[in-house]
Amino acid sequence: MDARTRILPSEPPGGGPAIAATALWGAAGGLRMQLLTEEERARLAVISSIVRFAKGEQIYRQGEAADSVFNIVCGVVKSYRVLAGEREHIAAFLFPGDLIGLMEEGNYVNSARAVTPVTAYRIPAAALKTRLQKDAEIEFHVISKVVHDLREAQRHAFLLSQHRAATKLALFLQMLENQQISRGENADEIYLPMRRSDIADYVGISIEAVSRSLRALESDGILALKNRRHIEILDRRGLAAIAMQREPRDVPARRAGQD
Amino acid sequence: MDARTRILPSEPPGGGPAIAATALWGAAGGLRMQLLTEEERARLAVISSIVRFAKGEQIYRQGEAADSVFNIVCGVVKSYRVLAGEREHIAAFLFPGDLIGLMEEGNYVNSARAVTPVTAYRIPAAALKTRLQKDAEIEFHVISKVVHDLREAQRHAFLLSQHRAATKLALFLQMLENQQISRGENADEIYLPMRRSDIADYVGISIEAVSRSLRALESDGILALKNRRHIEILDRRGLAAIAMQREPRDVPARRAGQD
DNA sequence: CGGTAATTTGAGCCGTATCAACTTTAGTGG
DNA sequence: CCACTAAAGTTGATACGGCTCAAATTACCG
Repeated sequence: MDARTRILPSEPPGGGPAIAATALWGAAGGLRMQLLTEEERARLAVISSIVRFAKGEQIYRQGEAADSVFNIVCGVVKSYRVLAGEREHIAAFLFPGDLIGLMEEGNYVNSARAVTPVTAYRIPAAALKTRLQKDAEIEFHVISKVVHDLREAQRHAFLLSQHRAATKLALFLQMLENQQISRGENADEIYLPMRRSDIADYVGISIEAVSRSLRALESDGILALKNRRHIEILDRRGLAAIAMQREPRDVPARRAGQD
Repeated sequence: MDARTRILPSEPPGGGPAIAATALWGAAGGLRMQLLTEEERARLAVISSIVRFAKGEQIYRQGEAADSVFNIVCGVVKSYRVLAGEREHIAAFLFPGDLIGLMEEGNYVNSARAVTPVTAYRIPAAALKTRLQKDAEIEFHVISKVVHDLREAQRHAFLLSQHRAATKLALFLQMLENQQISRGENADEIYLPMRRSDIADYVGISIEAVSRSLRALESDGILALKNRRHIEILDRRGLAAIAMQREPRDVPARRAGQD
């Protein structure tokens, strides 16, 4: 491994793990903030090491002994469960500032794989546990992060409870856009680092339905598919309307002159 | 209201808040354990008060200022979001030992309503925050609980990602049974404190589909619907098979002589 | 022992999964 | 730089499950 570790401009090199989430208490206008102080990051840095994963590389598997938690520095990771019959259910896409390594009784609950090349801090679980039990400050920030992830998981469940493919995709795109914004990235277009099949496995529809629905949204003038990995939202009102749509026959009548 | 507070035998009266979850590290065979020591419960007791809610009573509403977190002592609560058009999405059913009051930037994320009569500890959020920031021990247990809830939310999302109504119901019943067992309750029959419409709103199908699928499972000899609120599982293997079923056309062939 | 809410049952339609063929993209080596 | 190949994505046809609407039935509360 090369000794030189290139980190994003927003990530001061050598600063140690960084955890980002929206606050529990103070209002920050929906922005994710850096939860750890420089000092806290330094305290975590002494027990962690930098690791890299190639695109598509497995990070850990469900059921394995969970010896580490990872803090993503750059790149995108998917957390998923393997189903009978080679398809999978994706529980979450994880981005810089996120923690991965959800465990239960000492074992990983999900599998994790790098969707893009990934750089991360690897934090041994035992050392982290010791650290947490002594350090109420960091611990409080970790609670904030886990609560943030809980809200995200509930939003994912809500997305999956929708029935129409276009509605699910609209919600998915809104989630991605909001996350991009809250990470302070450019929001002119939505970046889709994952494959269509990953999107399908996250929103709970077939690959074909993903393709068809995206095309339909494009021909309705709501999106522009610039290329496979980049989408521009042309009509945010229209996208929001589709995201709030319930069953087909519920909507058509009633509210007049809203379109 | 009667001044006498009847509490379940497993809950020592006046012991203070009690939080239950499966462990992150040590293996406990899937059993939920009491996370707080007597001393920790006492420390929380000084900042909390007992409250009661009637069946169907609203506990809080999404968007309201989140001034309290609740710890259920007995009864069942549903956490939900209201959708356009009077139906709702249920994010979770909560039982004794659970915490409710998920917040974001100072406001409740979901609404909460008592499904049965409920007794709970009400813990002011500000006091809890202060307590947590000083008390690394309790804080660690709260992390364990929130992580537990995160896993539950992911399981819910997985359930919702399934397409067949019978599969969703089978997973739902398995979840309820496992939770009953891990709470140490009788597992001969599954107790359904909620209405059919609540089940529908939790598993993401119509009320009619809930009814039909339960009846179908009954006529297949997998369940016995003893009455509206009690179900007995007659064939756990069969239920598990349905819970693992993917799309209809994936399964029919292959494995012979399994029925 | 009504009155009403909750649940069950029936009929028809619509959207999505599946299967299958085709097009485009990206990656590889000459 | 381009040809070649495999992977990824798109498009079309059909079948089936669940949703909606509608009505009957059952349980619950006073």
